[in-house]
Amino acid sequence: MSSSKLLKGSLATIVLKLLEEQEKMYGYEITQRVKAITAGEFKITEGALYPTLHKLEAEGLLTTETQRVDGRVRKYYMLTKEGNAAAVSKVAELEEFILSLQKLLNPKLGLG
Amino acid sequence: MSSSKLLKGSLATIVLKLLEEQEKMYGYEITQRVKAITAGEFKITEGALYPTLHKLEAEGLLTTETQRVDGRVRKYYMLTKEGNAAAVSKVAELEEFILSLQKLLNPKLGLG
DNA sequence: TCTTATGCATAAGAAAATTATGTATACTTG
DNA sequence: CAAGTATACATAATTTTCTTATGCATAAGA
Repeated sequence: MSSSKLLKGSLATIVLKLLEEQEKMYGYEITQRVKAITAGEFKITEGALYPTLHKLEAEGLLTTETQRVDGRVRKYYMLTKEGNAAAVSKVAELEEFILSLQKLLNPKLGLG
Repeated sequence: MSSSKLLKGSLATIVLKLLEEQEKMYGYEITQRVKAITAGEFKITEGALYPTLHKLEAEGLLTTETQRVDGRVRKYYMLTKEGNAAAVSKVAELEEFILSLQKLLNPKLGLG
């Protein structure tokens, strides 16, 4: 997430969410999808993405499947059962976070 | 911001925003205000807040004024002119970021 | 042929937290 | 009156999560 330099900590959640939408994705595809959805606002760097994918895999939230396409290797990632549960809870957590953030940024919403 | 462990990078913006709403605030007051506004969701730790305040001051975005109240010292922080400009731009940046994040989390909003 | 795109990966460093600790005063409660 | 909680600031060690840089490799386009 290079362009905005903001909000470290949301990348894993974004990855899980994308894999909830689409069963199988590979790293490069994720970077392009995010760029497309956010109209170029988020540019996920490889140095951030790959370690995140590896970590999620190590935690048992993702499994992988390697394919050779056009002479190039693609490593597809899929949610495990626990990964699916994690996706749901992490997305909910992030949405709650956004709501709290908006209360701070828009005080007219009032307390509580 | 201990409770949610999410989204590092928003603290400075939150501080600037609060000081835009209220001219003068001291550290402890900021922690309590944030807790109140977010209904306890965000708990700003001192280890995060004080270094952030010192950094913003070093950058010329805040000035300070120390007062003794009830035998205790309070260090009030205020926006400088540049701090005011920074508050505006940083809040706008964070709001844009949230919009992009929402596009990712709610794909029904569509691309672009 | 050289650049850009595709595709994965890791290492060094920076940024921004968490956690732990320290100091000090005031208030409350048993 | 002793102990715990609240108020108030500060810093150090560590961890997390990025950025930046680098490396390897294949394919497509200029």
